[in-house]
Amino acid sequence: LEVAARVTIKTIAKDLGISHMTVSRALSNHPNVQKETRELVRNRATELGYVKIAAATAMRGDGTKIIGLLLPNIVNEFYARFANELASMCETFAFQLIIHLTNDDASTERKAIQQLREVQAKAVVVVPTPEDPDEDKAEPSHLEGLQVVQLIRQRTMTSNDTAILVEDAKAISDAVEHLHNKGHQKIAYIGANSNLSSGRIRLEAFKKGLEKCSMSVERALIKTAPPSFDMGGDFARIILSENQATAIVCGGFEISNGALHALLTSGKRLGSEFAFIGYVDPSFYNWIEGGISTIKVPVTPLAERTLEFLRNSSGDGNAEQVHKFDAELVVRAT
Amino acid sequence: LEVAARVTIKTIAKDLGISHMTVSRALSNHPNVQKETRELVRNRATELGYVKIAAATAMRGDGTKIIGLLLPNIVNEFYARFANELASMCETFAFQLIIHLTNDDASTERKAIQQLREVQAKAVVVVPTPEDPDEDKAEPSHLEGLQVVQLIRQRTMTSNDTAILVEDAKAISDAVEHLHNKGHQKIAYIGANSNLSSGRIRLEAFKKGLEKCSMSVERALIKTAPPSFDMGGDFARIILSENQATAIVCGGFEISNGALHALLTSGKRLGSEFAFIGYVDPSFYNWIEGGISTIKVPVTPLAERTLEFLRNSSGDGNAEQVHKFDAELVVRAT
DNA sequence: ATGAAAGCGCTAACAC
DNA sequence: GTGTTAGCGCTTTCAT
Repeated sequence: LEVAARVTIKTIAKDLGISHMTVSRALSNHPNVQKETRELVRNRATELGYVKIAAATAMRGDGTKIIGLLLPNIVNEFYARFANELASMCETFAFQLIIHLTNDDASTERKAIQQLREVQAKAVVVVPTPEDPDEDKAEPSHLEGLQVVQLIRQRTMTSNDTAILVEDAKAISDAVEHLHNKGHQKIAYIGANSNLSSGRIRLEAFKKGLEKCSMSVERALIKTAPPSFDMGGDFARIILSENQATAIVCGGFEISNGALHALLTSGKRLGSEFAFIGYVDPSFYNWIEGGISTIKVPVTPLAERTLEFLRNSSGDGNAEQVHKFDAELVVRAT
Repeated sequence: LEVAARVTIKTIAKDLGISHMTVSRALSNHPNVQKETRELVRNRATELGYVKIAAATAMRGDGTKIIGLLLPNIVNEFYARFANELASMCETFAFQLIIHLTNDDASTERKAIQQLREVQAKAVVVVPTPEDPDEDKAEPSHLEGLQVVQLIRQRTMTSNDTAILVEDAKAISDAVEHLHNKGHQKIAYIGANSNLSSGRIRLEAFKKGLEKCSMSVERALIKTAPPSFDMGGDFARIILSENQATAIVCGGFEISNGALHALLTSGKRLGSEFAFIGYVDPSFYNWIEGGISTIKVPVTPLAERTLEFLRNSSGDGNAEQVHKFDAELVVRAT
């Protein structure tokens, strides 16, 4: 059992009795190579199973094709769909997508970014972790010199970082108006607390919706906390038990699923007895209970804009930019 | 606006007036360094924002921490959950997980593997694409010398490749028995065709289930084709319209969702009028229609076994191994 | 059109 | 305990 040594351009060069430079040129389609030589080299290369070591070119400063993607998780259908679209596009451009799950933990995020710098990632797409108010913010995870796109949430990271955000204020406000028009007087809201920029914005939008309908803001109907499936379910059950609200609007993915689960298992009949408006549009929302109304977030445009950034991320002179894409209220049975 | 040159161990060495080797040793915790020197170096390194270029060590033959993961897609909740678990574990061991989506296309798979070899991935976890009977199988995508784990499906790829599979034959057969016991005489099956090893196995299991109940195999009740959401829905509708079967068993993820969707929108009431047994256990199956019965695939053990392989994949002397994990019939309302 | 030399950042193997 | 050298695989630069 003999271990075959790695096949490099020098191996091929020796094998063919020529200089390794000629091999290099032949393989990278440099014009200055005899046509026959080129053929010869290419054939021998595939025969020998030659693989061009990316590390070598990376070390010379030619960069990599590696893109980093930092997400809280990837089971959430929104993140999964975004990752899916982005990864598909990366396939087209021969980018390598390294996915790190931060679990919304700042320290995990830092480590992941560190590793991505070590492999010289071309750019990093990141859903920033929530700001921890207790944290020593003097250490902004040294990431100067990295191309960064912030997704969904925004936080000061680099001097100039691009952000790709969802503009959901109007859709949330629309949701409230819609419920009001259907006769609901007590509308509850479950959302993220103010540690998340998105949490603050969505709550404001909810209040603005109430205002538009000349409804008063009742603190008892507004539930905020760090977002999670369980938190959504807990609050939904509390709202049901308090028996005041006749409708719930959700301001977060996990929250929406948690609340929906609680409602489905509560015995209440969605639509007729109790109104529900979810967040993001998982495919099954359209199948069940005659269709779950929801605030739909545009995944494809987000992914496309992200890719566009990645393709242009060679020149690092991108000025700070913020791109927003509109969410949309989708009214269905509930 | 000046561009800071890259900080390397030599930068630090010059800065401190010492040899770059001492810096290297200090940073990699080599014992032969004065304690004070080590401190000095470490401090200066963080001050300067030093990043250890992974490409350099990789080129020396020290390997990488890169793991490749090839999946058909990542929106399917089974794949998403597997990726999520594996990625989480990778975070713990500082592995870098590169995800490639093959979309079940052989050529995409080949390109992805090629790229992973270029970055010298430590190992590759792959859900093999279906075998294309038309394809020239003389080109088994040269991947000798790569550590490969095959997931879910099995195909001859390397001389010795480990496979981590789901043993679902018993669960499928159980599903048939269960339906039979509940009085169903005409049980339909929708599954992948024989291009997929898993497709063949599952169909056999279905037939074995019928046999156990002394029911005859009726070709009209068995629908197979390349698996997809639409295919599942189409066949489900056909089965309903033919009006023979009183129950459906699904043998595939996408298929299950497609068929379920078709059923939910058909007006049939699941459970009472028509029995349905899905495949894989997406979280929402438990919420709706009083609970969708399903064949549950054990994600966590699969991921854990995979990680175990990855951790041991330094020594390449792993003999060919096949690990199987049992799927389980979960009986709920439908 | 082809070849030789140098160097990217790092560490094992030697000096000292 | 510290420094010097060499070399991983590749391409840019400068000969020829």
